[in-house]
Amino acid sequence: MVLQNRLEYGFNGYQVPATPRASRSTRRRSSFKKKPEDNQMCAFDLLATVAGKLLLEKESSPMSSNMSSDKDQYAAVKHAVKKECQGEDKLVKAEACDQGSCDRRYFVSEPVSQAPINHSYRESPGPENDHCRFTSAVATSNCTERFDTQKLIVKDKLHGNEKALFGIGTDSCSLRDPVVRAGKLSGLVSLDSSVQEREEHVPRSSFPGSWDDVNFVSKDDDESSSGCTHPSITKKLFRPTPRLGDRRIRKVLASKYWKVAPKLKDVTFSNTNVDFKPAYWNRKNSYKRLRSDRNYPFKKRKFFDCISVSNSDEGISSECVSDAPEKGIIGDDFGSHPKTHEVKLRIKSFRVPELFIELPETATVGSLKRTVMEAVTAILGGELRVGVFLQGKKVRDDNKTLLQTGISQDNQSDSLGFCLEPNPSQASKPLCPEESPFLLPCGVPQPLSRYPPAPGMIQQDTRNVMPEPRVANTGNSIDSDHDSAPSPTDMSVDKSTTDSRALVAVPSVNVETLAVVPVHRKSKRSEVVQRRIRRPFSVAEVEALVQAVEKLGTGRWRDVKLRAFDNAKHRTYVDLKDKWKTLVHTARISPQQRRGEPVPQELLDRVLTAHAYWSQQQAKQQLKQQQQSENCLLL
DNA sequence: GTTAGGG
DNA sequence: CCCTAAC
Repeated sequence: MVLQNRLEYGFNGYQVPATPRASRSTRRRSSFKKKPEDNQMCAFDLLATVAGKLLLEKESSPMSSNMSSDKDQYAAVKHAVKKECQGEDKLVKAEACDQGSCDRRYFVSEPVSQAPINHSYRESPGPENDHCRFTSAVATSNCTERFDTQKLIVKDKLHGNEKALFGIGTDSCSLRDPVVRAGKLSGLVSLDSSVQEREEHVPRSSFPGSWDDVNFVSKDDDESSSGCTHPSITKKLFRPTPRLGDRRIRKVLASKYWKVAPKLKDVTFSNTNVDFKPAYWNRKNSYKRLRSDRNYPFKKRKFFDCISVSNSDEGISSECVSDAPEKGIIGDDFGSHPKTHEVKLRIKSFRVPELFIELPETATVGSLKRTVMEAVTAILGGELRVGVFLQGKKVRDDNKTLLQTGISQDNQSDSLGFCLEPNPSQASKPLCPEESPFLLPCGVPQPLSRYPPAPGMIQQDTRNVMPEPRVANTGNSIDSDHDSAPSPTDMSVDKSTTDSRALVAVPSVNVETLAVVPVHRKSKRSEVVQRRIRRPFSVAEVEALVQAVEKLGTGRWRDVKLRAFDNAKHRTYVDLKDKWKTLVHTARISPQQRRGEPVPQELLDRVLTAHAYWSQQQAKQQLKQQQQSENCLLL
């Protein structure tokens, strides 16, 4: 039989299945699991702790409860920070605003020799800026060794010193920041109760860079554009903790952190649909609960579902924005002008929404690349629309001409910007409460829950564009060593480093968007975030698959994988099995019904033959077993 | 962890 | 490609 088949199909012959998988466990298998991360106390935790203690003190001590003056508050904060820093003297600075005594920011820091630490935080306020809305704590990287500074360090190009800024604010923007929600910051936050009423305005300064990357005129280079055109802006790294304690563990889809309109009312996130836990939600409890719950992978779709975005804008199709946009963007219906001029837009790059990725320190660079790629492709592959900003304001009326909006007159400035946004049609689907294991228990008070979280607003100032990912497929080489997925080599990540901490600490690389959130608990869900991108099988892959199945038969997909696709990390044995399924189906249908890259008929024939053969074998095997069992029963 | 099959 | 049951 074997020989016959060899003659018939021109391959090495079928392999009678051996006793299946005797030493399966000893075989090498590709693993994408990430190891859990050590518990590390980060600045956030310190600040949260301080805040919590402050709150406690405030509640328990009558003295503290009368802590009405700024001085008292300041002293309390300072004291708490010092305590937390184990006696080390940290620089605690309070800045009160002019508007009212209610708003105050606290900086927790340690003097950095090269440069002043705090002022950058307030740099370049801009005309519309309203710093006084902040009640925040900021810590520089050196504040304490317990800070997870390595992961959050950001190069401050402007000053040449490294610093990590942890901002925990309660301004209208950061109130939506999960940091505020997830952390026990109520102490600090509660210092300013009035701020809770503010949620309608986001100071433009919170997004000083969001429209910077797309300009009318090309810039000399990225460096100059990011560093010099707005020298007053300092990169800040707001710890992008998702609202859920556990959810910050996972790789966060950037869709949650779109840089979007500066006006919050334009992007309202329906709180009731989102599984946010209150700021003080007990982490342990939540973890337990989440662990015990049956947690389905938090898929991209569901992710979007969680965020109810009510955006009145009609979607601007991305086709409208291209390198040769004259065709569609000419303002030609503005009658008062005798002659209309062509407006030429050069969009150097779109700002890819901020990405937050987590990897254990032990993760390889390759896995980082894959993770980044997954995140990027998830974004780019998702439903996107383009948002247009002019002078920091979102241009909402799609029917206005460029002339009317002033875009055409303003083409020498940086005031025009584009951004990518999630498509409301995708994002507005309400989430059924049953679908979310994260929904708050009904009885749990949610002091902050009325602030619509605005994930897109979290991004404060990422001036540097994330390097455009190479979406170009490198082909479906079965032997591709590093995953045939497009490799984000533009990340310029130091390949010699396998420590993921270094990846975010590399100052020369604009990877602050890759902030690695310190992880305390990882759930399984954290691994699977989005649907994998579709990667059609190439003919070569099909060939390899067919060959392997001819040899090994159906039903030994793991072996098929190891045999023919061992180096194609993106092809799981389930993929191969599925592909075989579709191949069989494809072979059975008429060629007219087939879609995609045509598979040579010869291969399809082999598929059918092999499938028939192995089906027969399976049947025979079953028959044998049946007979054997019957014999056993008879005896 | 693999396999099989429905979605 | 995802999900899940069954092993």
